[in-house]
Amino acid sequence: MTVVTRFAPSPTGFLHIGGARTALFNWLFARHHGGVFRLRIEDTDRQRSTKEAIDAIIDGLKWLGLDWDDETVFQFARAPRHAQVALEMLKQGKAYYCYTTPEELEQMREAARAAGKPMRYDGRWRDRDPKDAPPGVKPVIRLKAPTSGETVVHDKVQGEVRVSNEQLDDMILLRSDGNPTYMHSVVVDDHDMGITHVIRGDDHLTNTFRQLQIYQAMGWEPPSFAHIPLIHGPDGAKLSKRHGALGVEAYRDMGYLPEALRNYLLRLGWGHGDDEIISTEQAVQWFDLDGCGRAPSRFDFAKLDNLNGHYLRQADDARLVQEVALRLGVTGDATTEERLTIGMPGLKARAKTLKELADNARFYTLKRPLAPDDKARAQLTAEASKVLKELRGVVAGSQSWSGADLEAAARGFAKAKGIKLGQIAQPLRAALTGATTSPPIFEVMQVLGREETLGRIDDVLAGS
RNA sequence: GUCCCCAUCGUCUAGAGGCCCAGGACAUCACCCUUUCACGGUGAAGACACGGGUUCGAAUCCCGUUGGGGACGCCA
Repeated sequence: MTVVTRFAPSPTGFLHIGGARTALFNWLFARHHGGVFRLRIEDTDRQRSTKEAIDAIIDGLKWLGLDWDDETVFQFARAPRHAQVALEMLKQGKAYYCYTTPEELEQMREAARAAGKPMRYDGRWRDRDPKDAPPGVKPVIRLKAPTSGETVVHDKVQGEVRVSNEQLDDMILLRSDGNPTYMHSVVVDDHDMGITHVIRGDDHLTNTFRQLQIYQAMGWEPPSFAHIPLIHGPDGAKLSKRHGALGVEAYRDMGYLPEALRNYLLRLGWGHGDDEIISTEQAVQWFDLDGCGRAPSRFDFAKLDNLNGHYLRQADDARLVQEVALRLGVTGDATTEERLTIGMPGLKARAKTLKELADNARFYTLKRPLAPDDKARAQLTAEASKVLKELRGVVAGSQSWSGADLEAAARGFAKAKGIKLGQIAQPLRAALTGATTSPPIFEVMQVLGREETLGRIDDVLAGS
């Protein structure tokens, strides 16, 4: 049997981090089994669904590198099919019209809460003749759920979970306006789309009982279920769009690499022994539901940063140059891009994110004269200027402008003067980068080139 | 309130009765490397929530307590 999984977000917000992980797990599971991964947009909430959200979700998935198979299914377009199934259940006596008003339901809930009972619909129209229907009330269609026994979910992650049917009430399948409810649409769509494995957030575990009852009523074979624990914020509270969680595009903007986010998300709630750095190819090979944990995990930026730093150092320089140029607004500037290209190895070892990388690379793109920051300015004492001036003389006529030769020259100069290399390097760094930290300074000189280097030194000498 | 789920270092996790006075990673601290900052290397500190069982033996099984989370909509 071919494995078919799906990701079914509702387009009422961006693709948040929890959704991204759910998508990743579904994608990984499908790819691991050589199966099919499908996308279904659950846009039945016409009020809150937006085109922007749909685009954001699709862009987010693409950016993460999660490709899906077949046509994207839009749930709202299938409303007639959902209604058809509800009517079918009605005909078979598995469902019934209910004329209870929202006000009555509210009273029911109040009473239940006061009595310490579970809040549920009392089934007052279950066996009543629709002829008794009050005039002017449009009915909903409710499932005639079993009143005794229990419903059991054989969950691939959570194990066997059971609940007494007395806890469940007759849920609404079709609203009074004829539109299907989420519970109903999901079941019909998963069935029609041939979904074999439903991998989703833990928050749907208790919904599964009710969905199972629909499968039973229709005599359909239910898919396998796997409920993965939710991702929480650093404070332990649920991390979801309703709590202002960030969309994946925010992570992109913060400068995280998709492969780093994928690796991080994979390790949140899933493990493979002591392995931490896991390539996507490796993940496809290893992924299984057994590796999923059952406890919720907290989102930790420090670890994401570390992983991102790893993938940054691993990343192709040309790709990084483009990313940095884009962030610095110097795309297409040949001289600058060349500097970035030569300087990238030294730059990328020092950054955790693309944002940081761009910030650190900025001094390569700046036009003279530089505006040193406060710490750099403090380095540029009168004493330092004297050293710089002498060093300029030593270096200006140098045959080679390679980092190694420049360093050798500087070391020789320091030795002759009886000073430490740092006493030369730091003022030089301040002059050339306008900062107190940077890639190795002789490498910086090489990247900048003779003319620019001497120019930046002269700027400082002229200013003091 | 009712029901459901969960519980190992600060965080992510390994651990599926003896291999564990609990391993790895991130973060933290120290040292090394070093022209700065990083990277890298070495090391330190740091956890089985609590209480009962079961067993020759429990982080691992059972029960309870506590704590956390989730679901209870004509939202998804």
